[in-house]
Amino acid sequence: MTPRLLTEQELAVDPVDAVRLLLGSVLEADSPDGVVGVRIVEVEAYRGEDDPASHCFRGRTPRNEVMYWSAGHLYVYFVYGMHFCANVVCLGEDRPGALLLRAGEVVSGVDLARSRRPAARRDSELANGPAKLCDVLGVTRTHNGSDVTDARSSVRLFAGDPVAETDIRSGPRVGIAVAMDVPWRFWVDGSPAVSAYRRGGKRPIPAP
DNA sequence: AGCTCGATGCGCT
DNA sequence: GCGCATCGAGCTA
Repeated sequence: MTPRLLTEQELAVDPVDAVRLLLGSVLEADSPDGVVGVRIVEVEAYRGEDDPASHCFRGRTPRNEVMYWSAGHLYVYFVYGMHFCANVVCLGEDRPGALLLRAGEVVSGVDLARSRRPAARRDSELANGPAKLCDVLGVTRTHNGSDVTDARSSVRLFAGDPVAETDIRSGPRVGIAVAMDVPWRFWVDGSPAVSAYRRGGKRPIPAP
């Protein structure tokens, strides 16, 4: 069985519906040093301009431009002055939506991945967070706008064995202070590479 | 195993 | 200016 790329058509759906396609899929990235592949085990849905947690909530800007492109493009953004996070664009067009790739298991190029993340004490910690995932793959701002459905692209997304519905769990998104009522973080139950869940909001609000 | 904090760039008010 | 879709070191147990 030869791996096949996911298609724009498959991804051009509501991000919540695309979760079952993304969980279990394999993102592969080339570099001069070699190839690393990661099996996605955790994602978060961001649902366009109606979602207060989405980068598109206040409309189109140079930064979120790629989220308005067609499905299958990679939206990479820079956070906290030192990290990158990657999203796969869904829907596209007038209703920008995306799935943030939050965690995965390294399935190829493990040695290269280890060299890129020496802090990881176990292989399951190589990509157990959105910025770590970008680190092991070598994904940076230069990959913003890449088409992961194109075999010629340096970053490609392959269909994986479907994860059983009963193995998909959901909960509130991480690091978000709004829309806590929607459980749009999804993960593969039992994967050791699911990111650490940080409970409780931020620090307690000081009394007036 | 859990929390706190600092590092650091940049998009937006 | 403020506040992040974060990570890792350093601490308390």
